[in-house]
Amino acid sequence: MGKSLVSNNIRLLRFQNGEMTQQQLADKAGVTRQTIIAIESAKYSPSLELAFRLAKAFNVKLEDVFTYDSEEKK
Amino acid sequence: MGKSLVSNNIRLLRFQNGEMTQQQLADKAGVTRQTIIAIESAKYSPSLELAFRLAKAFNVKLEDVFTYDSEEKK
DNA sequence: TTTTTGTGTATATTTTACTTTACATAATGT
DNA sequence: ACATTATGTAAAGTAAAATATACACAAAAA
Repeated sequence: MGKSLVSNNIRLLRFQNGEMTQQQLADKAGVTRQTIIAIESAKYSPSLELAFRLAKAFNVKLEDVFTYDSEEKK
Repeated sequence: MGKSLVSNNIRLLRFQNGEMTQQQLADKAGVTRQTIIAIESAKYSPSLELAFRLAKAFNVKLEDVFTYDSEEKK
């Protein structure tokens, strides 16, 4: 059931941080560029650890990078 | 490269929330009790999605459940 | 004593995150 | 024209998260 309810603004944050490239972010977070691409395009959501590392790479809080679009009350 | 840098206070939160059992939390978060045990005892850290769902189960923010013990500056 | 409830351990399996490698393309620079 | 840089796609493999099932044990309840 269901599409991922987690969305992110990695792309925005990259460009807000001096046009940081995917490769630079990957290096900072300690993953490959493929992983950044997959997460940025929401192909899947990262592990909690990686989410924390990505937030740290931007010097922001985790919830400034990833948001949980919880189910709307009907 | 190392041990998980993510810690949690699920056990504390369970008991702060009316002695919520592992099974009740598992049901709320939509996972099995085994998963709760594994995460609570830090055998591994959850997916980002599950982390969000667990926070929601306690009605707190993700970072009130999980904290990232980032590397200490030497 | 027997049953139920909550917690813990163990192992096998499925699913998903992540890696690695390779190739494609548009944009920039020489 | 050629090289470089940044992004994207795809496929095959490894690693880790999550499930399912089973068994064990202590505490409380009947």
